[in-house]
Formats: sequence, structure tokens, C-alpha cells
Amino acid sequence: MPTTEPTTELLLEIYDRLLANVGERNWWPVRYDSGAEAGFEIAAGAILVQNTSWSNAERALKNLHEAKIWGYQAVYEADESKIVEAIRSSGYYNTKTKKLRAYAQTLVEEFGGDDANLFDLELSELREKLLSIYGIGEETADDIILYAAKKPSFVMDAYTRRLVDRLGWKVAGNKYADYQRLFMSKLKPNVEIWGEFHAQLDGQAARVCMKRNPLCESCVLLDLCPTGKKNLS
DNA sequence: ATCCTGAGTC
DNA sequence: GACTCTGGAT
Repeated sequence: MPTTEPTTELLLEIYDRLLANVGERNWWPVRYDSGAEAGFEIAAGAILVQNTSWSNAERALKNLHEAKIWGYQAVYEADESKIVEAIRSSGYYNTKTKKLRAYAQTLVEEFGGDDANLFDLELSELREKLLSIYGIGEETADDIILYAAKKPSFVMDAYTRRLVDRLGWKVAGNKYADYQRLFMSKLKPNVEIWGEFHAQLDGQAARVCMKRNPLCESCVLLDLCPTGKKNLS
């Protein structure tokens, strides 16, 4: 069992190295709306990307926009079959259609169709509300909180867990919250940095620290990683 | 533990 | 052909 815990300084060191290595990621780009519907685009993207590649989710967003099923009211009123057709590329299209509609329904019926009213909730209340909606689990909730509502909730996911495990860090348990706490308890709340940090960790896991055949020899974190040293020895 | 499920990569 | 991808509900 790993017994080491990262310090705040180590986490920031890793952040700096990754950022210096690949530059800022354009994580969660908003293509169709920088104004009133930006929150919708981010939340819809967060649902559509579940267990799927971003390219598939992005295509679904594009099709939704072109079909003019755009915004909470539009999704709320649209035929299910039209949504299914538009988001087919994202996979799990029947399930995701129900998820999109559940989120839109909450926004329209409880928040006047304006996500500013939802995002005004205090962080823990906002998270509880999001988690109560069908189709929104912890990761999707934190995506929406951090990237759309712009409140500090560190996004955890399978990529980041893999990095944490390979770096040999001690984690209190095996749950989402255990891994999330590792970062949130050591980093000062900062929406910009947390958003970029998550993007950097995901990029590293996807392109260097892959599930199989990781590229340890070219990893900028190699000197900090027991798994990498072992792989190369 | 199983179901949902498209598109790219190996 | 199998695997992986910015998961969540049952």
C-alpha cells in the first residue's frame, strides 16, 4: 500500500511542469454561445461526453445546434426522437436524451429557464441540486460547477485516478470523494487554476500515462513516479 | 455486477 | 476484433 501523500508544493510543481510542457489546454471550449447559453452548452457537453470521446460529444453538440434544439427551453420542448437523432454520435443516445431532458426540465420548471438562478446557489447546495437530477453524477456535477458556474470544485475522473495511483500516492479510500479530497484539501480554491489543472492531468493521462503502454521514457513526471521507474528498470 | 452504445485506434 | 474514450443508473 502506498504511504506517501503529495504536499501542496508537489501538486503545484506537477501543475507547473505539465503546463510548461504542453501549454494551456483549450479545455471545455464554448463554440456556439459565449453569452446566455454558454452554461447550457457546457452542461450539455458534460452529459454528452459521459464515457465517450470528446470528438463524439462535440459532433452531437453541433447537430443539436444545427437542429435548433439549443437551450433549456428548446430541449424541454423538443421531441425525444429529434434529440436522439441529433446526439446519436455520442453513444448511449437513448439514455443521454433522457438525461438532457431531465436537466432542461429542472432548469425550466424550477429556475425560470435561466441557469444563473441555479448557479447562484451556494456551492454545496448547487452540488446537491445537480446530483439530484437524473443523469448527473459526481463528475458531471463538478464539470458543471467548475466550468459553467465557475465555482471551485475539483473535477475527478478515471484519468486523474490513474495518475494518482501510478504516482504511488496514498488515498484514504477508493471513492470519488477520496481522490477529490487529495487535491481540494491541499490547493487554494481557484477556478481558473483548478480548471486548467484538471485539463493538464487529463491530457497527461490520455497522451503519456495511458492505460496500457505508457510513455514513461518521455514523461516529465518520471522522477516523481515509482511506477514509471519500475517500468523502465 | 450489468446495461447503455458510437467512433476512432491498435 | 478488441480496446478505449473527459460515466451514471439500476
